[in-house]
Parts: sequence; C-alpha cells; structure tokens
Amino acid sequence: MIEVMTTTSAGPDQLDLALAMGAKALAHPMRVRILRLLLARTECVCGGLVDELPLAQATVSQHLKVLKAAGLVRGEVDGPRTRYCADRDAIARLQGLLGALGQ
Amino acid sequence: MIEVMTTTSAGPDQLDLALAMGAKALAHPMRVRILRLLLARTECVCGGLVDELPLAQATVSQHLKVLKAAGLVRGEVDGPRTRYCADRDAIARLQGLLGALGQ
DNA sequence: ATCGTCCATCGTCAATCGACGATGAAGTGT
DNA sequence: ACACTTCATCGTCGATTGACGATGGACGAT
Repeated sequence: MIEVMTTTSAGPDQLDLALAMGAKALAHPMRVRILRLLLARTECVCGGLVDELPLAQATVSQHLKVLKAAGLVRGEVDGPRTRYCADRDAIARLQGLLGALGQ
Repeated sequence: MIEVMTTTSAGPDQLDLALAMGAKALAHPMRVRILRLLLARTECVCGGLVDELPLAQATVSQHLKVLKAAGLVRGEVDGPRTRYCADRDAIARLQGLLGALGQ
C-alpha cells in the first residue's frame, strides 16, 4: 500500500534547540558545581576554582569554556588572570525555557 | 613552600548530581521535542512518535529510554504497544532544581 | 631581558553518545 | 499454529565528551 505522508515529521524547533543547548552545558555535575561557585561568588578566578575542585587546571578550563560557549558564564581578562562570572540573565532565560515546557 | 590544603576541594553534591542528570536527559534537541509532544498529549504511543519524527523506530525508542531513565517520562505497557506520558511532577522538580541555582 | 604565574589550547586516550539495521519478544487476530 | 503488528534490545559505526599532561602565550615583577 502506498503510504501518504500526512504529518510534518518535523524535528525540534528553535526553542527546543536553545533548551537543549543550555541543558547540555549543565549536563555535567562538575559544571553545575562550577556555576554554583560562580553564582555564590566564592571564586571568580580560574585558579581559585582549581583549588576548590578535584580537577586539573586544563579540565576546569575546558568546563569553563563549555559554560561560556553556552552563554551561562562570561569571562573577562584581568591582567594575567581571567575573571569569570555567572550570567544571571542567561540563567534566568534558561529557567524560562524549562518552565515553558509545561506551557 | 609547603602548601596546606585549606579548602575542601569537594566535587558536586547530591543536588548538583540530580540537576545534571535531568539536564543530561534534556541535552538533546530531539528529546526536548519528544517531551513536548508527550506534554501536549499529541502522541503517547511510540509508533505515533516515530510517525511524527524524522527518526528510525530504534532511535526514538532509545530517546524514550533515556527520558524514562531520568524519570521525566513514564511508560506503561498496553497490549502490544507502550503508552508513554510525561511525568509532570518530575519535570516540576527539575524546574525547581534549576530555579534553586540562583538560591 | 628573564623569570614565574596564570590560563588557554593541543594532542591523546578511554568512554560515552547518537543513529541505524537487524533481531527477537510479546501481543492480537485468523 | 500462523502471520502481523508493536516495541525493546543488540551490535556496529562514526562522532563527541571528559580527563589529563604538555606546551605556549600574555602579563607582572625583578
């Protein structure tokens, strides 16, 4: 029998993409921890984070890169060090995306 | 100089773990799409989802398994088919975890 | 100019993910 | 018993992730 394609068979839309992107950034416990550290302002400098975490410096830098790529964290160079801080607006937007799931 | 370990150097705690788990389940756009389809009650049966998505049946089943493992979706066997539905309480808990990030 | 510090990046490796076809288990209908 | 449907699982493959040591670039101090 010939099957007629009645449905759109559509993939995820832009909002799904955005939520998935943000979720992916939070999909690792250590990144959640790092984001909470930044939100608590306990530490903003990469070296300080390395001291507080059981990870090598390169690994922390990688996680920060992921969080920054997702827009959840901003980083400004301050002399030889880099000062990171959580982007509360971006976090709020992500919360909004998740909250909008239930319409 | 002898460095004294003053900080706890602690990894993520239980809440970080839980949030990361949920986020990981949503870390793929197609899973977000599927969860929204289930929330909208457009389709609850796996075959129906396959019809609405540009994915093979095995792939949809895999994504459903991930969502179910994360507790965001429940599935009950109904004769030869399986009826899936979104767990709104679990989703609300995840929203709460994300919302609690900003304290 | 030469250190030493701080950080990003590179290269590598094992592990995991995402997608699929193929197979099989469980149920329904004849 | 047999065929058919529906779905989960297996096995495979390429791609991505997460972790690390090593390297190098940028800056501050001597």
